[in-house]
Amino acid sequence: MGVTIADIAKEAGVSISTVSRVINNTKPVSPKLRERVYQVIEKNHFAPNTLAQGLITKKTNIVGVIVPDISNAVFGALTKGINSVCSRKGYTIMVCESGGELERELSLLHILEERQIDGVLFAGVNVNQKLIETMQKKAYPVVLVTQESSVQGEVIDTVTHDNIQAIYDVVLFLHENGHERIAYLGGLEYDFSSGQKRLKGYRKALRELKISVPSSYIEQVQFSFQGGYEGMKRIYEENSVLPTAVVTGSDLIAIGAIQFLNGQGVQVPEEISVIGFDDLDFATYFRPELSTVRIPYFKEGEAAAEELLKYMSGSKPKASTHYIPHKIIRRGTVKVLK
Amino acid sequence: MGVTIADIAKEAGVSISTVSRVINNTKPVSPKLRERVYQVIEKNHFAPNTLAQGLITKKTNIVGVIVPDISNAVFGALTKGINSVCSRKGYTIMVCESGGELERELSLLHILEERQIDGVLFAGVNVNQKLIETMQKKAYPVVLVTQESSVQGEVIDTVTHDNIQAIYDVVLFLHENGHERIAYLGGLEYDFSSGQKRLKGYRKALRELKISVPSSYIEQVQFSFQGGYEGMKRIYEENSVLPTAVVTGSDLIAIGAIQFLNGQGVQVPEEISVIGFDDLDFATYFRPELSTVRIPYFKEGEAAAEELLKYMSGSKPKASTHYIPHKIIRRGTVKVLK
DNA sequence: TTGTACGCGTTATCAC
DNA sequence: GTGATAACGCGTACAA
Repeated sequence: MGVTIADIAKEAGVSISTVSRVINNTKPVSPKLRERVYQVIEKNHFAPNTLAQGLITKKTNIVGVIVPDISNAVFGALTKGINSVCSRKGYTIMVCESGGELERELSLLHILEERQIDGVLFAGVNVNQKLIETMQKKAYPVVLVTQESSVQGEVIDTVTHDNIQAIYDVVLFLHENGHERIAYLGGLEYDFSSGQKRLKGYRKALRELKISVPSSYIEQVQFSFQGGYEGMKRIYEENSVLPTAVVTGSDLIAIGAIQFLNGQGVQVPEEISVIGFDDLDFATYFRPELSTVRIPYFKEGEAAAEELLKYMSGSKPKASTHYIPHKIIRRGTVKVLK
Repeated sequence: MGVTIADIAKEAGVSISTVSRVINNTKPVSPKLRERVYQVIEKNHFAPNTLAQGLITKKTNIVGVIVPDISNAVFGALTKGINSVCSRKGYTIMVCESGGELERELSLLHILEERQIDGVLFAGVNVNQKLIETMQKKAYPVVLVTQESSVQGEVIDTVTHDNIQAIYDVVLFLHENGHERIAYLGGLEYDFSSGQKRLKGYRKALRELKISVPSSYIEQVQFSFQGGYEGMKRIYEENSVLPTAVVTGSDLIAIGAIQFLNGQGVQVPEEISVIGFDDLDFATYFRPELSTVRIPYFKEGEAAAEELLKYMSGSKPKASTHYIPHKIIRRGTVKVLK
């Protein structure tokens, strides 16, 4: 094992440069030599050592991907989209899991640097000043995906969706459908894009609609079924006047909330409407089917990868934020009030 | 950018060997020098080039992971488990998606070889002779995970669950609960472990129980909600005497089947019992909750990674198959007949 | 069109 | 305990 370019060269009776040339067809090689070299390569199952190549070319064709949770459906779709364009363009992805912890994120950024990867797609839960500075010191370009930086200004290239606008749109949508008492059941403050920003969109919409709600209409929970269940429980128990609609921060939260309500004998959407966020596959597996706002994570992954690749191929674009359009999907869990 | 070990050496006023030694602490270095070198490393944010390291040590600390579908929940959990032990032991994973296509699988095996990865965890959909031969020619060890080889004999190290036994157990479980007319709604034949073997377990159980069913009780479909829906539709339409229970090949198939039945006004489990496979998170999000057989994919990923790491550290174990225990989970979709 | 020789950044072997 | 120096496998000026 470990047949090298030199072995091939010797066996084919040519120089190593010639072998190199047929491998990368970087310079013309006569047909006969080319053919002879190919023969020997095939015969020996020769595979060029990309480490050695990378050492010289300063290019590994590896893209790092950092996500909080590998098994989360959102990041699954995102990673699939990323890999879709990366693999098509000859890149392999290196997937890392941060658990959403700052320390781990910093550490991974460092590990990927050591590995000489060509670029990083980073889904950071809270991209603060420290993280930004760290990334800017790195030799590789980074584009944020699905999450935005919590630092003021467009400090880093980003491909995501507009969390504020999305929830804003949802509230307006509910309002247009006759709802006034609208509660919010979203993610934790710690998650900048998916927690803070969505809540911001909710508040903004209510403000513009001149609707005011008790603080007990707002719950921030884990992005999970359990979180939705418990958050809904609290809203239910702490309010004598229940909301007619609940905006949630994810489909999982929505399902959990509905489950709690059903357990209390509260009908969805007859008595309370619930709307999700993400539009994961399973949103249509329930009855009634879940109304939600669709975030095209696969597309987002593709777009982010393309952005990064463009970035890597020299044309360093100024840091800007690209929003992939979302869409409200009306299904069965939102009732029209007159 | 691109500060090297030589830069550090010069600035610290030592030789590059000394720098190398403090980095890997492979040989004693006097405290003062060690400290001085650390200072310079910190100051310059030096990160050793792993390509150069790998070129010499013949070790990249990278583990390749090949799965059919990145965004599939099963492979998400599996990958998470794999990454869990890999990252703990200093390995980074390179995730590749094969789409379940043989050609792509072969190609990925080759790409990973070029990248000098230290080992591969392979979830192949149908690991045939050709694949086996290819893997045996590679310089790195491979362990099959979640899927078994379709070649006779234990030709390659494997960590998975016992698909035959699991479905066998399910049929017996249903039988113990009073069911006799048991249908099968599983995956396609093409998928060796999850398609063929599960069907085999079903047939084996029926044989031993001396139960015979019409061929219209057996449907092989895509591993999806849609597949389950349509397969159930066919079973429903093609049989005047319906089964009292349906064994399925996945939770998704089960949910699809239940959805179809509910649409026809058939109650689950009152009229027909349905049991899933996998025990994905969402199995408990439905009402009634889905009865199923739990396959601990996260654990399986961990076990496979540990097996591979052991393999890589020299002790080449003879090719054997390790089964992670499954467990039948009784919830709400299986009725007890007397 | 082809071959020679150097260098990529690191580890390992060998002297000191 | 420390420092030269030869690999590792490849790409690429440069020479032929």
